[in-house]
Amino acid sequence: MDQAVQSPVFLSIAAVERDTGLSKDTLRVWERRYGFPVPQRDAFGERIYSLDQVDRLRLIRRLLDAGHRPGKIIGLPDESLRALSEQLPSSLPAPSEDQAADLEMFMELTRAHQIEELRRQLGQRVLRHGLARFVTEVVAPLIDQVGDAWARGQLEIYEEHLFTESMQVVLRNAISTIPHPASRPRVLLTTFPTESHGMGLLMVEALLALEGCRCLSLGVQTPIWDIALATKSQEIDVVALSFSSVANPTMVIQGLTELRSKLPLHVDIWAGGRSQALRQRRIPDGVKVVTDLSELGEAVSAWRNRARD
Amino acid sequence: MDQAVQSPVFLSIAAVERDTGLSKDTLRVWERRYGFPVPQRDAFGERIYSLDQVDRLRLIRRLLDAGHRPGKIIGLPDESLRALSEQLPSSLPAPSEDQAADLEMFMELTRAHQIEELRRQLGQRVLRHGLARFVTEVVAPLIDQVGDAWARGQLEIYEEHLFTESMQVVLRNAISTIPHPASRPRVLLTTFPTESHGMGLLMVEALLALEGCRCLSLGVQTPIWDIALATKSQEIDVVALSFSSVANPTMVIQGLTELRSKLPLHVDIWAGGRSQALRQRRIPDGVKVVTDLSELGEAVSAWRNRARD
DNA sequence: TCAACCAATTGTCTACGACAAATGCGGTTA
DNA sequence: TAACCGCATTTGTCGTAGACAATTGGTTGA
Repeated sequence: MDQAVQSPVFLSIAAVERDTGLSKDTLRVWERRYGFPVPQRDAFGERIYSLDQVDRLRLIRRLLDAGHRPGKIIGLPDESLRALSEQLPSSLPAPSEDQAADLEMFMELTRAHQIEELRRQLGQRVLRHGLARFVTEVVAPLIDQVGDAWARGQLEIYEEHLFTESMQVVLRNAISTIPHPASRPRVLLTTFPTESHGMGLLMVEALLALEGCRCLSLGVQTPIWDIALATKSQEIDVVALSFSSVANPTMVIQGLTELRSKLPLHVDIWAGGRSQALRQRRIPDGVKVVTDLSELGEAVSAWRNRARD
Repeated sequence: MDQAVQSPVFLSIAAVERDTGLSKDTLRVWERRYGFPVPQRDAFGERIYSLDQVDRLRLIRRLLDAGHRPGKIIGLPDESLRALSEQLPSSLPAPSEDQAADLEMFMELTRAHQIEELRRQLGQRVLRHGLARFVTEVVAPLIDQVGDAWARGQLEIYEEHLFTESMQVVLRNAISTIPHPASRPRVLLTTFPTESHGMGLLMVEALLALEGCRCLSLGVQTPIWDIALATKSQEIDVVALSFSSVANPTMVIQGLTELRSKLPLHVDIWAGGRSQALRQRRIPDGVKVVTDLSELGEAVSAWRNRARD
């Protein structure tokens, strides 16, 4: 990248916040406590961070999301960090052998930027296996793998974007072919205001629509108060929320508590996604955590059984 | 909303930042300077904001986005604020009479939450008028109107979400029916990391695809560095960026400058959207501002003429 | 009429102390 | 051995207030 030299090699604290997702407060307090990152200062005495520091911060961020703790890892030398990221828990249920080869092919297409071909192949898989199996056996594992690859520095952010965009197109197309069921439960799909990842919603929408649920998606980033309003006006039975691994755990729990208190008790709240908060923390009463997409079917059945009484 | 009383009627400063988009720093400095908002304090001495204050902040935020200045309006009584929001510049080119009636119908469907019917009618318009006219004469004005209605408090946020989601579905469906052109320019579509609104990208993608351009969308929120990487690896001719009215003007200009310095000169940058920054500020050299969707066609022709030399 | 200047406005940055909430460790009990 | 409780440590966010760059709006001068 020859043109990099002529442009600012240093980023302001605001730019680092936007690129790493670490708040300015956090960046300053880390500097004070752990001695990293210690940025240079510009002519006005303001912090300027090098690209190396930002890269390191991104890596640290990923390790934190995976469950590591700041005090333990921030001081570590670069190699140790990289080593840790190699052996990330991954937590992914190991795919079967033939499936793995399949997934690898999609990853290859992404890395090679064969977007056309990627979409064609994905579309083909939908037709071959059906949408439900496509979602659980292709989309979900692929998303995890792409996230992993990015964390290990094997994939650029824009490559992840290309992949995500393609997947969205394929999924949305598939969803729009499902005949519109009128059946209950009526499910409202959305994310909290700080969560901007929407793939989870699409996967859930696909599976629920196939189960015959009437789905209504608000897209991402709906204020909690508005989730409550929408629930009332649309006579919603279940509010389904998605949380990515970057979600701030405190916000997740706070938000769920707040939402629960604003909704009538007969409205279910289902929370899913890769956020650590859903696994480790105390979930407020009246919130169902859907750990895996495969549980969605049971959840719907359970709801319908209860509704019949 | 009977269940509101039993839940926290006060919001923390973090929650207010989340719900209004005003940074904690800004909230504190406004309190110091203008005497609003002065929140109560909880048992720990931390700020807690009332729902009324948050509503007022949201309204102020909208007026700021429309070009008003904090010092002038923050002190104003509620009625004056509301009056101002009624006569928002609107800046929308007045639609023709028959068109206006048409738009009003869509707004009505949105307000009445007739989502099904809304999508059906929108889909019909696409077929009747063709995609290009649909985008310029229906989508664009509707988006503006919905934004306006929200600013005036005539539409809830979740209603805007419902509308946006429906529109996206219709647009994406329409786009996917366009045969994939192989022709140049190759256009990369995306937004900066702080911009999460993607409707603009869809409108542009539709129009450019119809013009026979090869479009590649990265979705929203791509780091600037990655836009540059993608441009190189995908042999992009034009980078098209969209900026909503909520975009921070300083960030817009900074980002455009940074991106321009990272891209080879033969790559065009086209910037569009409702952001004030694109109208009022000094745009860096080598960045083309596309004020209106109708200019896109000319822009493409101009590019092709230049490319032929 | 337009450019250049100056003054006022405004958001963001600085510093570091404080502390609640979350985590993990050690010890005790079933 | 496993499950529990309570205490110490860790960690992110909030508090204070001063400073100043960047932008805006109005005024002066050519």
